Amino acid sequence: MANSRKEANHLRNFERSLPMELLKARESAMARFRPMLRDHSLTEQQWRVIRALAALDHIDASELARRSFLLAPSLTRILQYLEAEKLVTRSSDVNDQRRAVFALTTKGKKLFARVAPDSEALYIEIEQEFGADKLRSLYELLAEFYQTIAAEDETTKRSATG
Amino acid sequence: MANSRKEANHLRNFERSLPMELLKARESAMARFRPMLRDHSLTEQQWRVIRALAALDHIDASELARRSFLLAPSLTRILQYLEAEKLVTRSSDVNDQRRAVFALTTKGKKLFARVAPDSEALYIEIEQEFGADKLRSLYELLAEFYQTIAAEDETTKRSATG
DNA sequence: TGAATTAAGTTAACATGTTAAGTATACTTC
DNA sequence: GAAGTATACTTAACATGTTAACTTAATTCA
Repeated sequence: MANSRKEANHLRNFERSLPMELLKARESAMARFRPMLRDHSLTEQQWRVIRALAALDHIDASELARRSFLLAPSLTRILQYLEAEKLVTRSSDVNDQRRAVFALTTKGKKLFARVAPDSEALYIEIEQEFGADKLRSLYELLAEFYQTIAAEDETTKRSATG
Repeated sequence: MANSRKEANHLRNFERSLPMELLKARESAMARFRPMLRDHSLTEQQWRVIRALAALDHIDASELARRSFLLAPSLTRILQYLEAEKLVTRSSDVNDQRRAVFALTTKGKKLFARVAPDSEALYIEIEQEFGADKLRSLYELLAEFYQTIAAEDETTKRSATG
C-alpha cells in the first residue's frame, strides 16, 4: 500500500519534470518580451548580445558568450548578422590574434536606447504582478539551484580536488 | 544621490534578466540529462513526447503538444521522426478526421522502459544535492509565477471578462 | 626552436524554436 | 445546405540549439 502510494508520487514527478517547469516559467515571461522585441526586429538572443555590448563597450567573443549565455556557434551567427546590419563592429585583439573584439556602433547604441525602456517597462510590470518579494525569492532559489547543480556537475566530471 | 543609487539597481536587474536566470537554471539541469538521453539516441524533446505517450497510451497531437510543451511545428517533425523510427504509430480519430492520434509501439515502450530508470536516477540525484525542501519551494514558486504571468497575459490580450 | 598541446572562433549538419501561410475537416448560421 | 468561420494539423522559411570537426594562433616543453 505504502509502496503503491510511493510509486504514484514517482509518476507524478516523472510527468512534471523540473526542466519543463523551468521552461514553462521562462516561456510565460518570454511571451511578454517577444512581441516587444519583434516590434524592434530583434530576437531574444540578439537582444541579449546587444545588452551585453551596451554594458561593457568592448568585449571579446568568449566573454560575450558567457554574459549572453549563448553557445559559440550561435554567437558566431548572431554576430555575423549584427555586423551585416551595422549594429556591431568587429576588431581583433592586438595581444592575441585569436580573439575577436566587438562593440556597438552608433546605430547599435541608438537601438539599445530605444529598446531598453520597453524592456524595463515589461520587467516592472512582471515584478508588480508577481510581487517583488516573491521575485527576489525566485531569483535566489534559481541562483542557488544552478550554483549547486552546475558545480556538482563539475565535481562529477573531474572528481573533487582538495 | 538616491537617484544614482536607484539607477545602479536598475542596471543590475537589467543585465540579469529573469528569462536568462531561468534559462541558466534549466541548463544546469539539462547538462545532467542530455548525456544520458544521448546514450539512448534521444533528444530532450523526443523524450518528452515519449514520456507523454507512455503515460496516456493514446493521445491526439493537440493534447500531446500541451503535455510535452512543444509548439505544433516542432511536434509535427518529432512525430514524423518517431514514426520513421517505428517508436510510434499514427492513426486518425474516427469522430474527427482532422485529429491525428498517436501511441507507442512495442519498440517505443521498451525504449521508455530503458530510459525511465536512468532519468529517475538523475532526478533523485538532483533532489538530494539541492535538497527536497528547496526543490519543492522552487516548484511552487515556478508554478505560481507562470500561473500569474501567463494568466495576466491572457487578461491583457483580451481584456478581462466578468 | 620545433613538435605537441591548448585555446578561440568558425563551419557543418541536423534538431528544435518561432512566426506565417497553407490544407483539410468540422462547425455555424442564415 | 451552401457560404463563412473555426479547428487541427502541416509546410515553409529563417533563427537558434547542440555536437563534432576544422582552422588558426598561442602556449608548453622536450
